[in-house]
Amino acid sequence: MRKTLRDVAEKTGVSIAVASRVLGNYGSVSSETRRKVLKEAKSIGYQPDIIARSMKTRRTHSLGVIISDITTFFFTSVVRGIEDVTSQNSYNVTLCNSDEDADKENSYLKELYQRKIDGLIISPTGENNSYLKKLIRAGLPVVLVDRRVSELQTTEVAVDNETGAWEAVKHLISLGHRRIGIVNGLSGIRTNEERFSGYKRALAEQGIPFDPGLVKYGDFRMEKGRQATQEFLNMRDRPTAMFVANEPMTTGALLALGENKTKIPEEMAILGFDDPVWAPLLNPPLTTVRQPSYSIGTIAAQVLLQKIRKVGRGRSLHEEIVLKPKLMIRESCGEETSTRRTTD
Amino acid sequence: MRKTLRDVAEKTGVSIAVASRVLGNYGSVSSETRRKVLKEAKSIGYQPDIIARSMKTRRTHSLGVIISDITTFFFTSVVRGIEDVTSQNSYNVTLCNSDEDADKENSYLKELYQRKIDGLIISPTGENNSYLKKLIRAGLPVVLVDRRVSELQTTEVAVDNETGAWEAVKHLISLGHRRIGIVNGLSGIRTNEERFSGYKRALAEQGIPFDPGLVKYGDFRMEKGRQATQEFLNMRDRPTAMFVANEPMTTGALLALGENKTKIPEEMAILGFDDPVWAPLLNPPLTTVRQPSYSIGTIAAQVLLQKIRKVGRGRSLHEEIVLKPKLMIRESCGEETSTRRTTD
DNA sequence: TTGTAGGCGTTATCAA
DNA sequence: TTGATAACGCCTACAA
Repeated sequence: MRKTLRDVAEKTGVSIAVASRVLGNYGSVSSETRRKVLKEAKSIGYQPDIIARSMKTRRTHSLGVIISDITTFFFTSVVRGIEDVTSQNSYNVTLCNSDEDADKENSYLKELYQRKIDGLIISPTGENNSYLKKLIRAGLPVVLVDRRVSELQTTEVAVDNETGAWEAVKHLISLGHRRIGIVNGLSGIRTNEERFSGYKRALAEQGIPFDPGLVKYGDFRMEKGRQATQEFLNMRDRPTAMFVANEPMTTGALLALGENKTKIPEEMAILGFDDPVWAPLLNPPLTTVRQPSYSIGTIAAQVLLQKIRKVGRGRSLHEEIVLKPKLMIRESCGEETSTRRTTD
Repeated sequence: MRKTLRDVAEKTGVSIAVASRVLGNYGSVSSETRRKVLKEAKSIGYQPDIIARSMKTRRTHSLGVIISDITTFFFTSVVRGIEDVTSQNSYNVTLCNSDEDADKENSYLKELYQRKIDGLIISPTGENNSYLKKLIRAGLPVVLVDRRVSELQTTEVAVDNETGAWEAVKHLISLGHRRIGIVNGLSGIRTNEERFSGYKRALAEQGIPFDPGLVKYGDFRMEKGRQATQEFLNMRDRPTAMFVANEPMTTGALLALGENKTKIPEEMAILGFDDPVWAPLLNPPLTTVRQPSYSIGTIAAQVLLQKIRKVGRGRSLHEEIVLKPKLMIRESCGEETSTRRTTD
């Protein structure tokens, strides 16, 4: 049988209120009774019932985390960051995978809200934010990670995607590439639009005309990366380099390149967004745009805990925390000195 | 303001009890009142308070998951499997990383228990199981993943590690390798001992004497894999092949091999336990022992849900579910036909 | 310093 | 079919 405060109180011969005070460490009790209660609690193995406590205090000390898929390098690492800071602050984390599905997202949202989480970290799918918006307005502390949604009045933590992509493509151009393909992620998601726009800006600045034939629309998943790459390879006038908008699609692209025995970077240069541990292991090592994913997690969690502490006082405001991505130049895009064949 | 049952009841003009029945979908109510209550509940946006419900029903519909580190390919994939089945059954998952630290594990255990989780999936650290044992005896439904602990009276889901390692090393031997190094994981953990024993059995069966100089003791983490590999490379009489007991250490090993520009497999063959997505992307593609990690997760979750449903009736028994690992032969160990230099 | 008692939002028993 | 009412375990005025 589970022990309750009542058990402790009875055994010690005091009231429940007194027992509650010493175990909850508040109010005033004589040091003598305190000692006795503590001793008895320990001896019968009393453990507070957090559910019952939450009922009274209206705080659960638990947070919801909704991401698209824990299976991708980026989110794994974000979640690890979150968990590290929450565990230090004795909050715990309920993990949910939305798979980019707005319905799934909404049903998790509802579930978490009913469970009275104290706060939420989410990488929203982007379609149909109305429920999320409602929760924010209702006062639920929320932090967005990876994806900005400007109409949401809350804090977002993400990398400067536009600059990241821009630097990447500029790098490609500096190595002599002119026909540069892009494998986009899910359109409609700001993160992706930003990366796309960085790509276009880099081209424009270098006077390279934008060619719609060089853009493939993916979905952030591996399979689409593979397909898109296969399509590039099948073109009569194929790109000499490709920029891929995230890690799973980059994996797919590399798979396709491997299947076609395409030489990297001679026959196709490749640069991926996200820098998984295995990037340096490839041959040639993969050039990438690194996001400080672990930090995105820790920062998001810290910010969320702050918001939770001052909940009630003041409206939630739109606020952006933007981190810098870093171009990790390795060898998958070719050498500075190499000359590129041009097609005209 | 949050709406409660009471609000619904008042607005509808019925008692709380009736409202509870229709919203909780039990007991009997006339279809007329049911309709009215439902309508009213919807119109004011009533959502049940799961905390309050748990308080009464003594079930939280939430599960704890404790693994060493979500950041490793194996556990990421296990967790994804778990989450997929739990979400279908409207259970949710609290994720905890123990980092192989028994204290951290125990404090999570305590925390989860206080939160009254309905069940637990854990990959235990191995030292100091007494608290976990106590929880199992107290009736908490528990399923062990990846790691067997025979003295715990509960279900375990894991791969046949001994056979996996045995096949791996046999493969190495069949390719002509005689000096085969091993990078072990944390000693004391059954999973690791099993892999080690498979290694030794393969050697013994082929009449190759066991050489303690060829075994390195790691900790399942990347850095130790790198160190161990460096040490192998520094030996005057270095192994021609190495078997690495998990994915992060394999990553470390590959890093070290890369830093030393060691040719794979000519100068060093390598075979790793765990088959991350990127294994086929390497050059040469990495030969591995694949564990059905996603299935380990789904099975563990299914078994746990079953146990939860029949909690109370019957003691928890020790039960093992063992899955088959699969040798994924690629090219990092050399060719069938190659001859190996021997050192004697 | 201590104890009494009400309430958090549900569920569930028992009469009506 | 309905409605009071008592829990669930804890916190917290308020009174003693």
